[in-house]
Amino acid sequence: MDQRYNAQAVEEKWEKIWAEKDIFAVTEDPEKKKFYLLEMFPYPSGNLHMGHVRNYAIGDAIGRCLNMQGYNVLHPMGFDSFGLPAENAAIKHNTHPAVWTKANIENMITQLKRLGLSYDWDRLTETYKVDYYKWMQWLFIQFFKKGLAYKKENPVNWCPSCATVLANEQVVDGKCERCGSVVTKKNLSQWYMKITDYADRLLDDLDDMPGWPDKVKEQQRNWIGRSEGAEVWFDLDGMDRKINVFTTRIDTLFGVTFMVLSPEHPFVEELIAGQPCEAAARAYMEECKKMSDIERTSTTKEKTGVFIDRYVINPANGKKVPVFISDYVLINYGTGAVMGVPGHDQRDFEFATKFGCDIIPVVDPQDPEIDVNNLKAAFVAEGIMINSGKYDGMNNKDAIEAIRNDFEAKGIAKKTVNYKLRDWLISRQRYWGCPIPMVYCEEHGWQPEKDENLPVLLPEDVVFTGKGESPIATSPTFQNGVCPICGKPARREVDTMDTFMDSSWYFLRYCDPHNTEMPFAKDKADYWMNVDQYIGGIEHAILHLMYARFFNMVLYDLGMVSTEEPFKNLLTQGMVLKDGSKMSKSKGNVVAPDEIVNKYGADTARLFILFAAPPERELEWSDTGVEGSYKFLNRVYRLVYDLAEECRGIPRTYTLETKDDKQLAYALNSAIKRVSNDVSTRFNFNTAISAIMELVNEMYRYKELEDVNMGLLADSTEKLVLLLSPFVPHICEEMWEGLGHSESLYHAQWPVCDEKALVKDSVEIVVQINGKVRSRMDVAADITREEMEKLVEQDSVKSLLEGKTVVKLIPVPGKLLNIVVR
RNA sequence: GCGGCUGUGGUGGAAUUGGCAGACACGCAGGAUUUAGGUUCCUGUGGUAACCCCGUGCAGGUUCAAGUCCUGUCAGCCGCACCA
Repeated sequence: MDQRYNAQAVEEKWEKIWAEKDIFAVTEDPEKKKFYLLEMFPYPSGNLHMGHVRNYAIGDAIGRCLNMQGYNVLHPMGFDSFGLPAENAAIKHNTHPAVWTKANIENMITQLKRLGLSYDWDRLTETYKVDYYKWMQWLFIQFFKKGLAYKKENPVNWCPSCATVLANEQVVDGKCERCGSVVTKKNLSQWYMKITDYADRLLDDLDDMPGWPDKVKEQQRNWIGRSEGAEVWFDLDGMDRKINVFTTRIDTLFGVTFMVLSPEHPFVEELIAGQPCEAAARAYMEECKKMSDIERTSTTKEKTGVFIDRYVINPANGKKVPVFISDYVLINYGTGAVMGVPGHDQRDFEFATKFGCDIIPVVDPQDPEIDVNNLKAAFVAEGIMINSGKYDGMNNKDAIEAIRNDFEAKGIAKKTVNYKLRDWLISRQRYWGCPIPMVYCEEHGWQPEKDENLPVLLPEDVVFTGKGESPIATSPTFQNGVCPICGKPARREVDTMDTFMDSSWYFLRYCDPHNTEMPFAKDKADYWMNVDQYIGGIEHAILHLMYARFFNMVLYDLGMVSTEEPFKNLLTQGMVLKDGSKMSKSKGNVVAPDEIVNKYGADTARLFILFAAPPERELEWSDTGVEGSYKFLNRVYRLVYDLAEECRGIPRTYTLETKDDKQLAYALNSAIKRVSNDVSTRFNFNTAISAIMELVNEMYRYKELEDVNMGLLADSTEKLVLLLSPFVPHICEEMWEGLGHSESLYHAQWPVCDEKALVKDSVEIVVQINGKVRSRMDVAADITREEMEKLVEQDSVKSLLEGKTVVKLIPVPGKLLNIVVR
């Protein structure tokens, strides 16, 4: 231990020793309690940013602490390494995506190691490697065999700039999540995963996941968007045809005064053919097609539409009502047709006002302020049924069930559940992804590759165009497949998979990363799964976290894993901000981790990030704050350096003699208690660190005293180093060695709080009069309520009560005495 | 529009169960050390001249006691949004 703290030298020294001794390696050990700690693996962009450092510093603090507490901690790392940036870089620099990816990963591993993170590097998993994507393909085939992967032609989201399709989840405000281009629609035949089959389970499990933040659960609930209602059939007037609508408000059926079809509704062609409206309707449909989703779904836009010269019969009252087409009705939700109830739906109200349709109120608000026969807006709240035949007088909530049951019995309605969730589109017209292992045979249709033909390797003889079809199609040989059924030539699929497929099961591969026979062995997954603590950014609340749940659920149904939900506890860390906004190149407010590590060392960077804010909250970067963390480490280092020599060889058995001894022992043990609790259960590292700071302050005071108990001081010093080690491991190893230990503190035992040291002989209590602090006094720590009430008779208290009448005494032992006076 | 979160000194934040608001830091001020600056160590630091008093976005309420519970309201952030 040098006299001066040299972060660079200390950190390099210990990283080397950790690597040589391979101290972070773990295996299944049935004797120990396991803990699977997982941080979301990064995309290999080339460099770590502060968000990564925060994510991994949080994980590392938890992992190191639990490890010292005796848990068998699985803490792996990998790279989500397929994806578009590698392909774009390849086009730009005329190289291969693998070259770019590999170089980036190497650099990022160096950076990760430089932060001193406790990963079992032997489990490194990279999704672009053949030994990973082979099993990705194998898993895809299992999904296909179970009927959960299918190919279908559909209008899909197309990003003209990325030249590929996007999943619904990847379209944000009608724009491409990645590049911000306006997304257009295109009819393409694409592969889908049938996530909608799992909608109810994905939804219901959320109620039983206390370890997840409400925010994330709520976002997933909204995204799944389950809504219960009914389908109702309307007869088309004069035609032998019915139109089916979905409604959650069947109670308003008597108030239907028109019907609206989506312009894409399959009946529209037939209904307008030869009608006077045909030209106008076609023009309208053309216009809709041209509009982007953003324009079309703008809620502020005035309602538009065309009457198509047709009528339907309201099954409730036999009334004939007109049929329109309008773009406010979406083809991909419900049935693509809506019954218009202007009295009780605001959108219908606006439409009816514009097109002159009747407004018939059927739910009375029972509110003198609202004139039900002259509504200014749709009334959507609860009320009493009117104008609805035999249902009049009922509460409308009850009417929903009554009307549905009656019409169901007549065969013209049916209880239905609708979801906003769509099937997951996973085809991508790109090269740098996992090839979809399917072939198309003229006779047998789409068939999976035989297991022995896996992996379907990414071809090397391709041209990167960045346009249109998958670059894989430019390979002269790749498409020449063989039908596994008849052995005749079959055309191989040229699209690759969405990279969210890769990240939907990587946590399982970590359990058994070198398996060459299967994706992972069940017994190993059973030992480690599920993930006890998952840590990552909130931006994955819907996409990754729902896909991974779906995937794991299917694997559960296939008997490959034993837990239905993959992530028991989820921690979503806040963003790292600088000058009030997210660090970004365009704003020029980026602080590079390398910069900080080179100037102050990794320990300082880690300490600052953990100390400056609790993990879920946003973290404002502060240069002076970093400086402060560095100063604190120096302060600790000096303290330990000054004491190290004296501490060595001193027995740790001691008795607490003086008031100061007791005060230090109290500071020590309350720090142990608070750090243990804050790190492993609350994840409030900021308060854990402040507890350690208090201990350090107390130790500085204590060591200057005349009468110093060296056994106590040595014990405090040693425990201080252990407590601090999950946050700043390098400097702590150095100090630990300085205290005479030859083994790494990574496997040292976590300090245990001595509750006896926390028991005080006397405590200061507060004397309040009518709730305001008026005096303080020292009393025995184990004082009873009765004894506290007697304190009123003491002179010091009595003097406060002159001229007042005591009404009531509220004693709170150990805390305060409140005297209520008049 | 719907849903979620957040609002505390000059700043980041603390107060775990309703019980002394502002722990711990940053910053600032003063002192000691130093030729000086920096470092280090110590002291002070919500407002107010001040004890009283006032003070956790705002307005009410419950309670002996409210940052914490209830009602209403405002602001900011995030997500969803013509989802029938």
